[in-house]
Amino acid sequence: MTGNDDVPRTPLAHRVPDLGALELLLAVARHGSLGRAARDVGITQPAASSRVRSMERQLGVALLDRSPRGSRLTEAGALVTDWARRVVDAAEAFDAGAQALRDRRDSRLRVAASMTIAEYLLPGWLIALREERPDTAVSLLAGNSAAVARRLVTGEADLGFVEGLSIPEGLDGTVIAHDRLVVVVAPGHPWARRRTPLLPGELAATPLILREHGSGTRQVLDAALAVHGGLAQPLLELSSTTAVKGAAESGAGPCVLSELALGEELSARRLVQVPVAGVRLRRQLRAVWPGGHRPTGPARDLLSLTGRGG
Amino acid sequence: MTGNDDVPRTPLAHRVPDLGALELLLAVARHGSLGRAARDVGITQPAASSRVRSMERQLGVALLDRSPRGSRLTEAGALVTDWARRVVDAAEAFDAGAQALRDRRDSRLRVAASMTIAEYLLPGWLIALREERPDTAVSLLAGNSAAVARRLVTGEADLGFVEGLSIPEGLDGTVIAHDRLVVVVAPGHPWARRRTPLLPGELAATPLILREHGSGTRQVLDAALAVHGGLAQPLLELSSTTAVKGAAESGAGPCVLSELALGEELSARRLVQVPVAGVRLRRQLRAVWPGGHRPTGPARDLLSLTGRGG
DNA sequence: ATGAGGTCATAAGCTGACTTTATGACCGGC
DNA sequence: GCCGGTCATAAAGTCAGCTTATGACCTCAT
Repeated sequence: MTGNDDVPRTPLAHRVPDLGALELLLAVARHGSLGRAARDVGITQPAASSRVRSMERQLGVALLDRSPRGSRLTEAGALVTDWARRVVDAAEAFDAGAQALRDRRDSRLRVAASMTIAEYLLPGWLIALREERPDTAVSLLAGNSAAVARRLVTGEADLGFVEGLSIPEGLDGTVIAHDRLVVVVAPGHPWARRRTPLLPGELAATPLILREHGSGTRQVLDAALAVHGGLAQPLLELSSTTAVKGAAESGAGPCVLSELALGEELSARRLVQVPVAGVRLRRQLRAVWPGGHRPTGPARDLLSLTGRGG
Repeated sequence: MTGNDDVPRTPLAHRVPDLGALELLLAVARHGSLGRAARDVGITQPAASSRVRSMERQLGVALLDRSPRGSRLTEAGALVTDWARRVVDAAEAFDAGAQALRDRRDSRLRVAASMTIAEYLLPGWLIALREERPDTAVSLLAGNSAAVARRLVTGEADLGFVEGLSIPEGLDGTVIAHDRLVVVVAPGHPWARRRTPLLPGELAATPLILREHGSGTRQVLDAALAVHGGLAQPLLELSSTTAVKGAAESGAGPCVLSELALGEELSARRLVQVPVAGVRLRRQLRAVWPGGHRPTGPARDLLSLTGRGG
């Protein structure tokens, strides 16, 4: 339905070393020695030696210059290591998010966040928080703005994050970041080659791939284009940000998404941004808390990590 | 030396499911059924069932609502799936890069690129290229601008990518993107809270963490600050972008880096951008090729994926 | 030069995770 | 009521990776 059945898709996991191996490689790069790296990741030196060797066999490239004085990365090894770091970083974000999810019930800091923020920003913040306060257990509840507000009011959560134009009733808050909505298309789409910005009327008149009604993204877009004739009938209405990206990438048509959700797709040119003139597609990202008192303790720590409110 | 010995670092790989499991989870999300997902990733249905089950045990969270009509993601499952997607995306970039590296000798499209581009942009482009032209074998050589130019002139490479102010002698080229240098500090640094932009003089007078002399990043910075008194004595001179980031994150001081290298660190607030006034810290990213004739064949395909030069 | 301390590689045996095949239980539609 | 789909369970085989034990090599200091 979304045209998302993808490529032939050969088994990726067989061509990429597992996380343990990638971590080991990073450790070798850090320490300059297989043995020290092995100790760092908690295995023995022969295990590390063997593991790196199979990685080299798998990739078909020499990664290390072994010498009796230690091991240094080859030129290819340096590149591979950097790609490995990105995988490990993503895995760390995964872990941080999962940890929060796991400790849902018995934790000390309970965060409620909108889906977009929970997906794209929170895991990174949680990694940072864990470095500063390793003993803080964080739980995470995801939902729309109304759900976040309700959970704060009822005391089910200590701190919330929402996108949107205003602060929900009964809460205090502060703007922590801005988020732009951008129009993107697949590289093959005619709009990808445009030099002149899209006009609001043009955008409004074009059928787009959108999140379903009620999503924060769509509300902002609706409001911004109301004066230009309102949105055209959508091309597709999908239920998740990722589904929208997938449809757009496979060439179904243009879509409008938060730039937060588009980092990798844009730099990898899987999607291309289309300039737009004369419409303000910014929205605020806010931290919110129960009215009256500023957050304290772990909630304040997390807040300060997001850039505001130390 | 760089303060990069990091956290206690418990074994990450034991807390994050392996790539195969994550891929399986994505397949389940796509197909709505364990059995179909199993076929998709090339294993049997019981294996898939068991694997998802251990993932749920490992994470301590139910991921799937199983029913006789299929399996759908739980709310937690949806979040986990999105984090998983980022890991798998990173793994795909890893694979694409590695593939190119592996086919170095016998491939048809030979690309030479500067380190920064090879690290942060090329793997994504290669993924896109493989989708359009699955049979194109790509090889990748990384080096500095001079090395890229030499390889193009001698016919060792078909297409090159360089950062920098001008096109190397004997080559033609086109600007494919711009890249800004940004000043970043750890969240705890005083500059992280600045409201007023940094003045050029201030920046020039402050000891910074820098790449070693000769790096493209440093050249641009040198040139831009020459009129404001030139760079102060560096705080640290490190040999890789990642080392610079690591030092800055651990609070050693401010550093200046390409925004390409900072995507995740900025959104995760592990590093914070400091506004700067009155200095132009942009540089061009160029595709280059041997003088005279525009690239053809796979080289042109890749070029068009980067946004210019269809 | 000779021994100490560092490096990495190899060999052998063990463990455990993941797989497949073969079932069974459950639900919904015809 | 039976068929086609779903997922779960059980038993048995395979294989990758681990550990322990050892050896070879280089460098430095004595």
